[in-house]
Amino acid sequence: MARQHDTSRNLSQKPQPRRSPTIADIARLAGVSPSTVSRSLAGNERIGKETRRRIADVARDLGYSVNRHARSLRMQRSGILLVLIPDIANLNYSDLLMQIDSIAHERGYDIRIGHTGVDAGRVDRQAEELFTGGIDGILLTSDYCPSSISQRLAAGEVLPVVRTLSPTAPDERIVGVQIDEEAAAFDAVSHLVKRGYRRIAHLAGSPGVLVSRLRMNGWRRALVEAGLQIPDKFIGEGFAVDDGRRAARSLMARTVYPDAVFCANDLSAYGLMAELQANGLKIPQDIAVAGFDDLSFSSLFSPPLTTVRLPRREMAEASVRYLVDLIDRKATPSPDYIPHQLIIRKSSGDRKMEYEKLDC
Amino acid sequence: MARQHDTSRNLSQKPQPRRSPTIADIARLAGVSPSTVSRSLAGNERIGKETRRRIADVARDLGYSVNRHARSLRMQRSGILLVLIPDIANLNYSDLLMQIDSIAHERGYDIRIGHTGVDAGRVDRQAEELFTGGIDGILLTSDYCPSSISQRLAAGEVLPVVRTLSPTAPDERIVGVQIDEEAAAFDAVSHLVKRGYRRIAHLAGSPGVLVSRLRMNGWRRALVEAGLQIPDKFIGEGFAVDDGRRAARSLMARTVYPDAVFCANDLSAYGLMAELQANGLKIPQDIAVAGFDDLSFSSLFSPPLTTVRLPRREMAEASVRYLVDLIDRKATPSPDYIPHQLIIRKSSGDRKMEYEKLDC
DNA sequence: AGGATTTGCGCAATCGATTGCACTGTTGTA
DNA sequence: TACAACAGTGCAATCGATTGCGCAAATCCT
Repeated sequence: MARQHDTSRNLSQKPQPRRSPTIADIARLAGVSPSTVSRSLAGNERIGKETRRRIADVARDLGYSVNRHARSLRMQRSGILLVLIPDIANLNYSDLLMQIDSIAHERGYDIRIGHTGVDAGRVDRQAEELFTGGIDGILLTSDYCPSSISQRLAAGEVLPVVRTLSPTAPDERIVGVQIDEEAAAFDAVSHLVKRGYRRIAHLAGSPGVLVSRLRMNGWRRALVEAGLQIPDKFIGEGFAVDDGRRAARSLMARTVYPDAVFCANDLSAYGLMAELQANGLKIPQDIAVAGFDDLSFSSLFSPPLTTVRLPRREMAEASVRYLVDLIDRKATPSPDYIPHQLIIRKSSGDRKMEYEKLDC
Repeated sequence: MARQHDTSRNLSQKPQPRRSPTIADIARLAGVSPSTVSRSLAGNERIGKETRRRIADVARDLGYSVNRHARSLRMQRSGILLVLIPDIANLNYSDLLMQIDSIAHERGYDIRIGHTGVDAGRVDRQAEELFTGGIDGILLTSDYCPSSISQRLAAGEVLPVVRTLSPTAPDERIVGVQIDEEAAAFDAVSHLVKRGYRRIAHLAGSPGVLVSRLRMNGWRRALVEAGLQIPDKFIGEGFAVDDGRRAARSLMARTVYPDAVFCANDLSAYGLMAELQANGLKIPQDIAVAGFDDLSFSSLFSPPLTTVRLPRREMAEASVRYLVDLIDRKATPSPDYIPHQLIIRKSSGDRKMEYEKLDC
C-alpha cells in the first residue's frame, strides 16, 4: 500500500469530553449556514418560516445552548454585573444581594460577587474586567471603590458604576441610590425622645465611613432640636456584633447610664442587647435600644428591636435600573432619595411610656 | 502620486469605547509576536530574559489585563465554579458561600451563584453551561440537582459535581462532603436526655428532604436508646423562622407540653423560642430548646441556643478540593464524614439540672 | 570541527458566535 | 415588460488569547 502522503487524520480519539453542539453542528444538520442558525436563534431576522422551524427542531434535539464566552467575546458584552459586597454573611448585604440578583435577572443579567471584605486586591482585579469586557457594569454597596475605577471616574470618564445601600459622597461622580441617612437617624432618635428618653447615647459605626457620620449627624440634630444635651461624644466603634458587646461593657462601667442607645446598625444593637441582658439589665425598662437596617432577625429578639428599615428591595431595583441604563448609555436619571421607614418595636419602650415619661 | 492600489486603512476613527489593550498591542510595542507575549505572560516558557522584561514593562504601562472570554473560549475552561444555593439570605448558606468563595479563590477559581430558591429553570440553564464551557464545575448545597446533571449522572457519566452541606443520598452518584447527620442529631437529643428532659419533641424540617429524615432518625434513636417513649410523631414542618413560630403555637395548644424541643435547624428554633417567650414561657425552665446549624446569631439569643455546629469551613474546603480534583480528572478521593460538634448553651438548661432532674 | 541539542521566537490555525456585505430569487409597481 | 424593492441566505472577517509546528541561531558534545 502506498502510504506516502497519508493525510488520513489520526483517529486515535483523545477521550474528548464530548464537545457540546455548536451552531455549526446545527447548520450542518439543518442544511443551512451557521449565520442563518445564529440569526434564527437570535429570534428576529429575516429567516424563512420553514427554515426557522427546522433549525429550532435540530437545536432542541441536539440540546444546544450557546457558548457564553464565544458570544461575549464577539459581542464585547458579557451580560454580567459585578456586585461588590463587603460581607456576604452579613444579612444586610446578603438580603440586598438576593434582591439585586433577581432584578438583574429580569433585566437579562447575571451577577458576579466581588467580596471586598477579604481581599481587596482580588476585587480590584475583578473590577478591571470592566475594561476587558469581562463584566458590563459594577454595583457598589459600600464605601469601597476599586482604584482603577475611582481614578477614571475622577478623570471625568463616564463608567457604568452605581453605588447603593451605602451613600455616595457628594463629591463623587457615581450615581447613587440611597436613603437620606441623616433624616432616618433623626427620625429614630426623635422617636426615642418622644417616648420620653432623655439621655440618648449613640453607638456609632466607624467614623471613617460616610454613613456613620451621616447617622451621627442625625442623632445629634435630633437631640439639639429636642433641646437635649449631647452626651460626651458617642460610644463604641464598629458595626459588628462584638463591637456592640464591647460598647455595652464600657457603658455599664460608667457611673451614669444613658436611658437609651441609638445604634448605628442592627448587628451592633444585637451585641449590645445581648450583653446588657446577660448582665441583668432589662430592655427597654432600664435601657431602650434602637437600631438601623431592620435585619430579618430584629423582630425575633426579646424584646424585638426598633429600627430603621432599609428599603433594600427598592434600592436594588433602582440601582440595577440605573446601572443597566448606564450600560446602554441611556440618559442618566437624576438620583433621588428612596423613602425610608421607622419600624417601632418593643425595644424602644411601650406607647404608654410616651405619656408616663413625659409627665415627669 | 500613483494612488491606484491605495491600501492605506481608513483612519476615520469611530469613537470607540477606548478598546482596552490586547496582547497584539503589547506585541507591537515590544517588537515581538503575540505568541511570544502570550507565552511570556503565561510565565513559564522558553522566552528570553530581556524579551520577558520588555513585555512585562509594556504590559504594565498599558495596564493590560487578559480578556477572560477569549481565554476561556480558547482554553475550553472558564475558571468558574457554579455554586447552587437555595437562599443567599440564609446565614447557613451565606456563611458557607463565603468559605467556598475564599477557598475556591485559593485554587484559582471564581464562583458564580445559582439561586435555586427562586427560579429553578434559570438555574438549570446555568448548570447547562457545564457542557458549553461556561463553568468548570458545580457545587450543590441542597437536595436540588438540575435535571440535565442528574440525568447524565444516572447514565453513568462522571461529571465535576459535588454536593456538600446537604447529605448525598446513598443511591446518588455524586461525591458528597457531609457530616453524619443522624449521629449529630442523636448527640443533641442525648444531651437533652442527660440534662434530664424526658418529653422531647422534634420540630422536623421537611420530611421530603433527606436531611430531615436523617435528623429525625437520630432523634428517634436517641429516645429509643434512652428507653423513652417517642412522642406522637413530630411537630411542625419546614425550616423557616415562621415554621418555628407556627410549631410553637400548635404546641402550646396541647394539654401536655413537651419539656424540650429538638429543632431540625436553628432558624426554626429561633421562631419557636420567640413565640414561646412572647407567650410568657421561660426557656429552658419551662421548655428547653436545641437546634442544628449553629448560625452566628445562636449565641446572641436570650438564652443562647444549644445547637449542632456544622463545620462549614471544613465542608467548604473539602468539597472545593474534591471538585477541583474532579475537574482535573484526578483520582476521586473517598468521601468521608466530617466531624461535627455539639455546642452546649443555656437553652438546654443548666449543668446543675443534669443532677437535679436526674434525681427525681 | 561537525553534528546534536537547546534556546528563542514567529506563523497560522483554533475556540464558537456574530454580522456587514453580497448575492439570488420573488414580488410589486408603473 | 422592465426595474425597483425586498425576502432569504451564505461568505468571510472578527472578537482576543493560546499553542502545535517549524525554523534559525546559539550552545554543547565528543
